[in-house]
Amino acid sequence: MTTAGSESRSAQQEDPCRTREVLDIVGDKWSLLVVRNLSQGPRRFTELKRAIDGISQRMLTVTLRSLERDGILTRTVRNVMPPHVSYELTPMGKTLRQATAPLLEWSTIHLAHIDAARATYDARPDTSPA
Amino acid sequence: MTTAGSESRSAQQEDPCRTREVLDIVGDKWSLLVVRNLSQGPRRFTELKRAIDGISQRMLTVTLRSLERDGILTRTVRNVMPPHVSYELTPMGKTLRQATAPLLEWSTIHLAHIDAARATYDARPDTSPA
DNA sequence: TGCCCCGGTTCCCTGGAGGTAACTATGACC
DNA sequence: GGTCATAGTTACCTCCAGGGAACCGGGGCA
Repeated sequence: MTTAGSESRSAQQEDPCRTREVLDIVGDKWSLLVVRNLSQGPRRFTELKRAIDGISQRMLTVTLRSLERDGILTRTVRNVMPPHVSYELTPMGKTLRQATAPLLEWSTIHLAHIDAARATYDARPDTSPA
Repeated sequence: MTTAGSESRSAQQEDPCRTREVLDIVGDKWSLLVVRNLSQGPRRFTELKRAIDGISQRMLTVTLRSLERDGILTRTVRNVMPPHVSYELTPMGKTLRQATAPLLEWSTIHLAHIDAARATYDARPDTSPA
């Protein structure tokens, strides 16, 4: 189960850096988008490039290489012309996808609230306590 | 429910940027550490600074302000001397904590595997296809 | 009288994440 | 023989997240 009960109050002492390491893996600008796009099956380079709005060729390559190196996805080259390279989540990549789902769902639910909170915060003049 | 079944294959079309926005909120270097440290109750500035290894005064302030602005935590100043400022997760902050739990748990489980994958990747000479 | 503590603020600086654009190989197509 | 598509690579540049260190204000306290 992925219910959030398995970590006791000693968790913060035990692995203070794990939080950081997972961000090193998927905390960059494009990784989660790529993982998300691969969650429905293999995709080719150009498919991903078209699906992920705004990503440059270079950053897609960099991101894919990084995820491949981490064992999140596999890169399969078919030696035909024009080149056919397809990317697919590994089993671990799929579990990552599952693990990020609650966070994405959270964002869907709370982003509007966050916008409101920001507006409230920016509107108040309490910045300088007399 | 926080089960990961509510997103269909149309999810990537619907909210392609949500993924990015949630990272804008907690994807930085220290936010998740702060949230994690506040999950067991209110903490004072110096307590957090001591608990989060390596964070500078400036970055703790910046991170706390950002999370406060986003409605993730509250900042409570008691006007005594020496100053007493305590930070506490809002209800939304607690739901965020819950939403990140699976990802942190995932990292705990898979980080060793990732290290292995990296070693394998770095060891292979397939980088230059002749 | 001067130093310490708490919770910051301000200034300066650096590294690296990420963007842009040009270049590549190869076969197919016309 | 020129152009297109695929899947990149390379060089160059910019910007800002984050780090370091100094400074602040006021009560306690020795």
